[in-house]
Amino acid sequence: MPKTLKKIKKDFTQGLSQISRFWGFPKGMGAIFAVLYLSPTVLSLDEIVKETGLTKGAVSTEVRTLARMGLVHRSLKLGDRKDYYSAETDFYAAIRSILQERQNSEFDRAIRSVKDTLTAINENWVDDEEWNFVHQRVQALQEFFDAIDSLSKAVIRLESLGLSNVTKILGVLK
Amino acid sequence: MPKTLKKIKKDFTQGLSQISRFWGFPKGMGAIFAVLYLSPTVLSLDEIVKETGLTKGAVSTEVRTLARMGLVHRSLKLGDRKDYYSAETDFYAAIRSILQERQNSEFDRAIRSVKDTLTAINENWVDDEEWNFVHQRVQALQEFFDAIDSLSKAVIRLESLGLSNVTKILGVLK
DNA sequence: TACTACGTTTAGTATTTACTAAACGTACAA
DNA sequence: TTGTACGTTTAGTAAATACTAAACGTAGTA
Repeated sequence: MPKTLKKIKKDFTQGLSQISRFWGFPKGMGAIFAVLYLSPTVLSLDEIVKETGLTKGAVSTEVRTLARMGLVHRSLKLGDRKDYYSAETDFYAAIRSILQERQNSEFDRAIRSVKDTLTAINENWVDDEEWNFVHQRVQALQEFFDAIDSLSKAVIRLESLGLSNVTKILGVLK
Repeated sequence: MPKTLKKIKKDFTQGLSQISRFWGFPKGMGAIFAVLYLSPTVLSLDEIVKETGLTKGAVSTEVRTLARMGLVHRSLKLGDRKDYYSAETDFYAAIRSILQERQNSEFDRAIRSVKDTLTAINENWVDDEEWNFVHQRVQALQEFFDAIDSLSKAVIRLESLGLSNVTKILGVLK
C-alpha cells in the first residue's frame, strides 16, 4: 500500500509542527513552513490556508513573523495583488536571522537586567561577606552571557554560516 | 536611597524568571534557580518555597527538572531527612547537560520524524518531477539536522566547554 | 502502634497562548 | 461610486501550561 505524496507531506508537516512547538513556537508556524517548504511553487495566503487548515487571520500573522525571522520570503507577481510566500532553503541563513531577531527584543532586555543588577550592586556596595558573594556570582553569570552574546554576534556577522563552518567548529572542539 | 540586598535579589530573580520564560521554561524555574544561585548556603525545599512564594508542590516538581537538567544539585546532610539544593555554577557544564537532556526526549523524536519521511519517500518512489523535488528538499533538511545534531553531540562530549573553547570557536569564525 | 516531618502526586484553577470568525481597511476595477 | 479581492486587526474562544491546595506515601521517632 504505497503512501501517497499527500500522506507523506502531511506526516512531514506534523513532524515540523512538533519541532516548532519544541522550540517554543506555535505549531501552526511549523505547519506553515512545512507546506511552503514542500511546495515547488510560491503560495498565496489563501493557498496556505487551504493546505494547513488554519484560518486566514492565523496564517496572516504567523507567516509575517516567519518572514520577520527570515524563514520565509514574500514575493509579488506583476498584475496580481496577492502576496506569495516561499520557504527559505538556506537554514544557516535562517539561523543567523533568527539570532538577529532575538538579539533585539526580549533576549537583550533580559541580559541587560543582569547587567543592571551588577550595576546596582556596585552602586550600593557594602563590604561584607554576602555582598562579596552575591557580587561574584552575578558577575560570573554576566560574563557567561557576554560570551554567549559574542558567539551569537559572531554567527550573525558571518556572511555564510554553512556546513563548512560547522565542520570547522567541530574540528576545534575535537 | 541605597538598595538593600533583598531588593537586588528580587530584581535579579525577576530577570532570571523572564529569561526562563524566554527560553520556553516556566518562570518559576528561573526564580528557583535565581534564589539558589544567590544563596551562599544550600537550601531546603521549604526554604525555597519561602523565598520564591511558590507552593511546595510546584517547587518539588520544578526543582526536580532543574536537577535533571543539571542546573541544580541535590545534597543531603547527615542525620537530616531534608533534601538540600544548590545551583550549578559552571554554566558551560549546564549547557552540556541540557543538550544531553534534549538529545533524548522530544528533540530526537522530532528529528527522527524527518528521517522517517525520507524513508517513506524512498520506499514509495515514483520518478516524477514532484517526488524528486520533495525528496531533495527533505533530504536537505535532514542533512541540516544531522549537522546540528553532531554539533550538539560534540559539545556534549567535551570534558569542558569553557570560555576557552568559546574563544576558540570565535577564532575559527572570524 | 501512632505521630511527625518531610517529599510527591493529584485534582482542580488561573493564566497564558494559539487560534477562530468576523469586521475592517485599502486598492483596484468597473 | 460601488463592488470585489485581497491582507489585517480585533474580540472572543479553545487549548495548553503553570500553579495551588490538599491528600497521600514513607521513613524515622516515640
